[in-house]
Amino acid sequence: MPNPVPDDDLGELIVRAARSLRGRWREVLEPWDLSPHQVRALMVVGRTDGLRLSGLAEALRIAPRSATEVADALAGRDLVERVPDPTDRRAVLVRLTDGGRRVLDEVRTARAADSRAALSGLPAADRAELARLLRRFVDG
Amino acid sequence: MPNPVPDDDLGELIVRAARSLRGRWREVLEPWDLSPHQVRALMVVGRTDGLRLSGLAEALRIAPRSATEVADALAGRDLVERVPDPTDRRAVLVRLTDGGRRVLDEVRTARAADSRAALSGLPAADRAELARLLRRFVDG
DNA sequence: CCTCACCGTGAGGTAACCTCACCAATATCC
DNA sequence: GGATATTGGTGAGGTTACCTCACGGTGAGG
Repeated sequence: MPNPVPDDDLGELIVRAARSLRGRWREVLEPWDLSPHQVRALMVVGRTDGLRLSGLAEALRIAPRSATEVADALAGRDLVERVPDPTDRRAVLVRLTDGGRRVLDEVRTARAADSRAALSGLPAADRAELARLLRRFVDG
Repeated sequence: MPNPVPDDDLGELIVRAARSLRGRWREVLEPWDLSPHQVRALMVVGRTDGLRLSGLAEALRIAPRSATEVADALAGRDLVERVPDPTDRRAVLVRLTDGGRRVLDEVRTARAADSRAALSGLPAADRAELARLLRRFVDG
């Protein structure tokens, strides 16, 4: 707790805020026994239902070989399934199972609730302003 | 790049912004061949010159055993040195070497410059507001 | 059809964590 | 003033999430 915040580095502040959130999320996810990164992978898969392994790798910014392992882990728990790509017999599509979709919904809800709790110290107007500024940064 | 930002989750935005910065920093640090985490360790050691291994572990939120390895890696590159704690012969203090302090200064400067560049798309007033809001969040 | 690029995966490696067991040094209690 | 418990660091060995390299099957252009 004696962790003085540097005065001048806005980037440091952003990273610090994210670290605090990530720590909380790790706990929030415990009931599902999922890592933050697995949830991120589930969200990617859920976003564009039916995604190539190579597309997953690109979205997660990992090597194609590593996407195989991520898919293995998720498939081993019946959260996603591999289906052949009808347009290219080399490729494999990864797609949420029904269970995977259900888990993703639960987790997303729980995480959003926790975000709200973590940020509840800020007045609503400040939260909106924060969102506006951050959105401009990440989009721009 | 087709990575639609979810509309409602401010936490997600914060994490996304931090991810973008972290990615940049990893590149910025390449000339020194340091990982973001090593830099963080250097900053902790530099903040309270002369820190026990156990204190380092606590500050980095890792197991005590792992702090030994972090210190090993940094000491192996002559960025920090171990000195006996004069007040407790069990304990070991980790302290920046002269070279370590120089490297830390360089890295801090380079990283701050990169933060500024990354955030230069935002008007100065918005940056100030962002800093104010984030500081309130991380401090509160 | 022949070459060349691309898809996923087996094999094997690394970095950064972890737990458990241990020894030396200190603190505590009778 | 010991016996006992606790604390500080580290060796040994394991896990996780990445990586590169090599390979066989498939598709696409000359």
